[in-house]
Amino acid sequence: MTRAPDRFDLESFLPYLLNQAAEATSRAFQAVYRDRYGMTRTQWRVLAHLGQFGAMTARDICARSHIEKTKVSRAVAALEGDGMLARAPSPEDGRAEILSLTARGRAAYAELGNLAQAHDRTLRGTVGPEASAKLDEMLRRLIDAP
Amino acid sequence: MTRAPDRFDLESFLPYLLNQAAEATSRAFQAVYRDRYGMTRTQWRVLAHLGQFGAMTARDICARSHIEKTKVSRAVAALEGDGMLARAPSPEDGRAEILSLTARGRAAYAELGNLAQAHDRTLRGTVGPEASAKLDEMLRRLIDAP
DNA sequence: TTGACTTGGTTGCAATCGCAACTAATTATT
DNA sequence: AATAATTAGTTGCGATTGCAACCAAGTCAA
Repeated sequence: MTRAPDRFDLESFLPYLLNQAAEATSRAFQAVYRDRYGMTRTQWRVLAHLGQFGAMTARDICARSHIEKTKVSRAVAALEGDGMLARAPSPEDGRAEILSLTARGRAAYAELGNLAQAHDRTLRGTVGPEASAKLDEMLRRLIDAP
Repeated sequence: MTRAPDRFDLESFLPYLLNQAAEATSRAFQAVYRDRYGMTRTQWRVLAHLGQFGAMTARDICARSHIEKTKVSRAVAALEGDGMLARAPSPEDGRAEILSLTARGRAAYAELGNLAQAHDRTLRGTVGPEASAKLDEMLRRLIDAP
């Protein structure tokens, strides 16, 4: 049985493993949104947030996704430039803007969402269906840790 | 009980979860090598590889770590500039260079390795000790997947 | 051998990132 | 009300990245 080594072991270092897994699983899908819509990863995520949860402010996206606000800001600008999303002034807060997808943005989300779901299924297939639920839970715990 | 949703769910999208977990777990440790040695993440990884596995060529590091060769090349240059590692011509291949840590590099590795190990232990503590072994296995499977 | 092809490693360049500084609007303090 | 402290979002800039092009050494094939 494998046990924790006495010396530091890079290849069992959790941040390292997670980075590699994240990189490996993201890269395949990256080609999809890059080739079809010229999007960056952050743009795809912002689109997905708005597509899934509906209109919200940039601040909300930051809070939900833990993406840096400058990244969100630039992704929003790019998506707006591509006609994927529109900004509306918030009636309650003069600083904030309500972001929502345009028809074009919704169409992109519909297509990419389906492809993403398919990708997710094959990934979960490689770890096994029961284990995959456990995996989610562990990842969430790490994300929400101190 | 939670089941797979019909519609695409960003927050259960594995690449997304993995990215967040990787980001969250890496960020805390990043402060360590950045503040103490002014290293980037890639530099730290290259150092760790050499520290753990001994002298090898840049090519070997790429193969082992799946880091892009240009990233490795630049990290090696930076580490060399900081006196952390030295290059020696390979006797077998005139193109390749054997990379090895200097005393200073080994000292840095010793310190950072210990701190990394401690960080890893607290991370694994948050997911539970038995689960953490399963986690490793799943991550490795995702990394090595097609 | 000579020339085509591969491979280890570096470099140029455009794009992206992270952080700090900034503007403008809101809230808190007195 | 006036001013200080926060907050939403943007921007400037240096550092990092990714990709393609490149150089030099090694391998292959005729």
